[in-house]
Amino acid sequence: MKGFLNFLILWLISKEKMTGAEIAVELEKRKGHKPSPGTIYPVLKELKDKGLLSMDDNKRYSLTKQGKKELEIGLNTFFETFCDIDEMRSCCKK
Amino acid sequence: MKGFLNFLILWLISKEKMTGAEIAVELEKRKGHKPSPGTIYPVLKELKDKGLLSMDDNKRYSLTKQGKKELEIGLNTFFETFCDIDEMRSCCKK
DNA sequence: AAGAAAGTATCGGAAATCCGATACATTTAT
DNA sequence: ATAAATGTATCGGATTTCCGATACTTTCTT
Repeated sequence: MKGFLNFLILWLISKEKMTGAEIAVELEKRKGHKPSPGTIYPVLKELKDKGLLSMDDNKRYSLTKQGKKELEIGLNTFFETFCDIDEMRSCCKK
Repeated sequence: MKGFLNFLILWLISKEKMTGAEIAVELEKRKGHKPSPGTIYPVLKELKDKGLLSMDDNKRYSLTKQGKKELEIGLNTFFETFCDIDEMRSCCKK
């Protein structure tokens, strides 16, 4: 997995097919900041070129088999990095 | 909060006082990659200059009051960004 | 006490990340 | 059917992030 955004986008798409615009809106909701077109589309292109994403007729992206595999790798390192995530949460919730 | 590494370092230090070297080792354990001196020390300096960290006589860093506040902000956006983290975990565990 | 080893710090530059401008395509509204 | 609005895509460049080299300091070994 390369970047933070790549990982997050893979995760979002794994939950449901999305267009670039939809992804941008969702990222704004979550992070509080909408990525510019110059950010989002190159990332999507990169992921597609790597064979992690495929696009349907309505320009909605979904994960390929390889994309799912890559996401799983990303999830693993994510939870290794944040191995104490429950502690983080309880620390946050007060 | 600025970068990913800054956030992670704040979190680590919040759990226990650490030196730069100790932080580097812990990051290697978690992410599988040890940051170089040229990465870790400038970050620590930046956080110290911003008043988020203080250093004791043994060069161990700990969070200042402001650092704790900043960490809390970071934790909040973290869990907003990964609002479906339980889903991520269950997806990972198979 | 002297040398070796490990830790700390800084610097310049490579690479990654992200943006705003621009152009083009598609959809929506009139 | 035309215009407006929205979405998609690309490009150049600004910024951020990170590294490896180097130098210095501190700690350990003998």
